[in-house]
Amino acid sequence: MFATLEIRNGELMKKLELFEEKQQELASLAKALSHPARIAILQFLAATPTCISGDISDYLPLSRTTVSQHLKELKSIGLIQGDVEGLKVKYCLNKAGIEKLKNGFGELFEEITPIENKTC
Amino acid sequence: MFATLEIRNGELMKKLELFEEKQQELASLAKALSHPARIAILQFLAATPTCISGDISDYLPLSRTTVSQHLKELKSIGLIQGDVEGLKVKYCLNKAGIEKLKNGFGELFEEITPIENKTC
DNA sequence: TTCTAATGTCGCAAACATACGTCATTAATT
DNA sequence: AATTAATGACGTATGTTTGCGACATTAGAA
Repeated sequence: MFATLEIRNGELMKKLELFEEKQQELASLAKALSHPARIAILQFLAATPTCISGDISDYLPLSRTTVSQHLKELKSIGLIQGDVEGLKVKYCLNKAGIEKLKNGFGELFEEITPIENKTC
Repeated sequence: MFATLEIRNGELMKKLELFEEKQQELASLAKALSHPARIAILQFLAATPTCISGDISDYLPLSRTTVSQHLKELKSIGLIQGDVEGLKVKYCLNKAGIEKLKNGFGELFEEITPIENKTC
C-alpha cells in the first residue's frame, strides 16, 4: 500500500502506490450520492411511512427506466433494499448501509477539520 | 419546481419537474468526493501542519498533471483554496467550503434516517 | 536578459455515466 | 392457458470523467 518514505517538513511522509481501501470505499459511497436523482430517491424513501412499491418515477423528472437504474445503483452499494413481494418490489432504505454511509463520512469529516491557527 | 399534486397513501405527494437546488448542490459536493484521489488530497491537506506548496503528486499514485486537475476541481467547488505566493501555490482546506459540506451532508443524513418500526 | 523551476492549460484516448426505448421475465387474474 | 401489469435487463447514443504527455506561463535567480 505504501512505498518509499521521504522527508518533508522534518516529518516522514508516505507515498501511496494505490489509494487506500477506505478512500476507495468513501469515494464509492460519494459517487452513489453524486446524482440529484439518487439523493431525491433516498429522501423519498425516507419520507414515505411504508416501504414503497410502485413507480417512483411518478415523483421524479425521469423515466421509469432511468429511475430503475438509479435504484439498482443505490441497491448495489447497499444504501437501499428492494424486497420482492409477488409482482411488486418494495423499496426501503437499508439501515446497515445508511449507517455505514453516516459513519464513513462522519469519520472523514472529523479528519478534515481545518486547523484553527494554521501558519499559511 | 413542483407539478401536479397526486394522492398516495392518503397523503399529498409532489412530482418534481426538476431536481431541487439543494439536491443538486449536495450531488455536486458528493461528486467532488467521488474519487479516491480527491479524498486523499483533502486528508493530506488536513494532515499537514502548514498549507502545502510543492508537488502533492509526490505523495499520490498519480502524475502531477492529474493531481493538478483534481486540485482544480476541489478548488472550483470551494473545498480547498490555493493561494499564490510568488512562484509557488500554497494549498489549504477552505474552511467555509468544508463547513458547507459538513452541514449539507449533516442535514441530509438526518433526513434519511430509516424509520424504526416501519411497516414493510 | 536568459535560464530554471513551479505550476497551470491543452488536447487526446480510453473508460465510465446517463437517459431512455424496447424487450424479457414473472405473478397474479381470468 | 392466455392476458395483463409490475418490474428488471439489454442495447445504444450521447455526454462526462479520467489520466497523461506535451506545451505555456510566470517568478525569481544568475
